[in-house]
Amino acid sequence: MSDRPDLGRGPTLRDVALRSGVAVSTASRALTRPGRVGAQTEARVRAVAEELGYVPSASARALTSGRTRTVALVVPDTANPLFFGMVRGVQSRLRDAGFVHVLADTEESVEREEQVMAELRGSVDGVVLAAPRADEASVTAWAEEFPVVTVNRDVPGPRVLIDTAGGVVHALQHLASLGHRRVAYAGGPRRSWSDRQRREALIAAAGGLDVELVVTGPYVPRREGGPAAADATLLHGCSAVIAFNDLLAFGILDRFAERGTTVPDEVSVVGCDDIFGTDLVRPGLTTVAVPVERAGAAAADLLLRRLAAGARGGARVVELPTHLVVRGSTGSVPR
Amino acid sequence: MSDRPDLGRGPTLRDVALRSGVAVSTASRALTRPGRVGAQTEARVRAVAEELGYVPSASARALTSGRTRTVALVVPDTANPLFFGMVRGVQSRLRDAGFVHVLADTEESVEREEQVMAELRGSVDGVVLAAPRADEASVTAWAEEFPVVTVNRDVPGPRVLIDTAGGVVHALQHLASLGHRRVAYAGGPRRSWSDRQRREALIAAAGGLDVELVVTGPYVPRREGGPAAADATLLHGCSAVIAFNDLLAFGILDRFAERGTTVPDEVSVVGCDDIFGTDLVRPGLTTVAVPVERAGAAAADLLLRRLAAGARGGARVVELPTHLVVRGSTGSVPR
DNA sequence: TTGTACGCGTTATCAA
DNA sequence: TTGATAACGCGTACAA
Repeated sequence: MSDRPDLGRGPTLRDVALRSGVAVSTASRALTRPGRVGAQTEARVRAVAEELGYVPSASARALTSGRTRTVALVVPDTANPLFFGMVRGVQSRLRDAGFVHVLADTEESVEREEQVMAELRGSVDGVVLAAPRADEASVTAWAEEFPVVTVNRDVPGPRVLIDTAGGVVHALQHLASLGHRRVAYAGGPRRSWSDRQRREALIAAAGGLDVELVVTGPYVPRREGGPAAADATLLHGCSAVIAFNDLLAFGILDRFAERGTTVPDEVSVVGCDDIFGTDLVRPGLTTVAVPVERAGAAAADLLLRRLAAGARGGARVVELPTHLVVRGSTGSVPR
Repeated sequence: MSDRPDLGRGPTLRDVALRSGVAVSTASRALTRPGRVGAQTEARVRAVAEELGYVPSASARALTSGRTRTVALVVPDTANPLFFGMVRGVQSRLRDAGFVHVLADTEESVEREEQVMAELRGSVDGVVLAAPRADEASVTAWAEEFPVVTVNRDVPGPRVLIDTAGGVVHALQHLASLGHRRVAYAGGPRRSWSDRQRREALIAAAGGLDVELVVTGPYVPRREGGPAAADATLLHGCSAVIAFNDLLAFGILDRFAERGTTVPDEVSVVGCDDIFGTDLVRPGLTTVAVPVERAGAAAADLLLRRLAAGARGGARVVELPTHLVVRGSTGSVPR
């Protein structure tokens, strides 16, 4: 039935103008600037647009305005439930502001990250860059070239930082108060800023708490990394382990169950992030709750502000606190 | 330091051409059609482009080519882990084909869905529409206007269908073989095609298996919906319940644990989807495994093929099988 | 092989 | 209030 070759995506403003008997400029105004045009002209144009099923071309708009009203969210691993909360946070804010968002996965690879950032520069107004793995120099360079807000990476420019360092210290205090004197930290990716923060904070805090901290790893921050971390914990004679993240902690719990090592009676386990599933396991996982959705929303806000203000948005920093969620996986030291 | 007002996004092709001492068209060819230009000219242009950090404008490209190289994935609820896998499946295929993808959440609302689809028409080449909630008429209309591939909705046009109906029947057979004679189906959203498929398949199969099927619900397909479903199961004297999805099943397990009703000794529970977490709960959740990532990939393939072939892509249908994963939440009928 | 000129759909500027 | 016209950045006929 349709005589157009399908890919010519619908009627254009010109069609609407023609059919309304007005000029394209008038049609444009009627649709985008209510009030700047004769009342009945506007009504007619709107009616025709509706009738024709007119949808403005985002590309053409972007071309004239210089802005695409699109921002990208770049994460290291879309399979990690941690980032889904972030996606939601970013999305909700963006949607309210009339923006679209694209999602990019860098697969924990620095090369992919650089490639993705380069491509994005030509197609979006800005980027929320979560837990970047690239050099500080690269990240800084990107941020100078176009609007970038980082999450969980302390580089110059607007950024959202989550104080998981403080959170894991609370976890360590919690363990110390339960009598643990030898605690393992099962580390995550070496390129992860978060990992370094957590590790260093734990090392610094251990002395004052009269706790010996044993750093193990790095482990892949997924469930598959857990078994090795569990075994290393026992090998080093630790009575508790703090895992880089919850996925790793799940794997640790798997391995302990498999070995017949009971949690928390024989060993305590603490995770980090409080992702989906922490209250599904038995015992429930004690973990450092990270407000990812808020972080995503905050990052989106920062980016939107930056876009509205041009380069003069300043380099605002939002710091979000964490809190320890105590469930069943931690208990008194075995004796 | 930078003297440009920040939002003029980088150098244009014109800048590259000027600095290379060639015409824009030549620069264009040098960068997009390797070989169609003098070898050293090409080298020079490429070098200059590199030096300037030139990135082509996606908007301008889209305007001339008519294609944005962007497709959208529209899902009812981004918080549902079920869709995580689908996102990954879609994304991996799209990335390989050089496409970008945007994610849209319709929040289980028909209105949002219609709004989103209308907006998308002007900004993407096509859409993967997962589990649409709108009328068949609306979905059909969209599919006629621009390339749409649906997942889990049996409407005309290219589509991916997952045979969860077959899966839940297997689950029912499994329960029947364990001696269950009265089984509840805790239903999902009334507008969900999947729900209807599952419900009707179960009703049809129950007779032949000598099982009485009690349909309860609808419940919100999230963990919060579970408690009511659990109570209804017991109220109706059923010894087993098949939940519309795993999230609902998790909530059902919560409630049974709270009531002190042991699973599977007193009551068996079956979920659907096999999302993240089904092997985290204890006992592990017996569930119908849905190949979401494959579904996403298949949908992306269908869409890419459609885009490559114009309207003549035909309405290919991909049907994906499911399988029953038996874990600890199902057992013999109590006596 | 390379350059010129036009068009894609929209918004902004300037006249009328 | 409305209309004509010039951009925006790129691809691509067509001409040289």
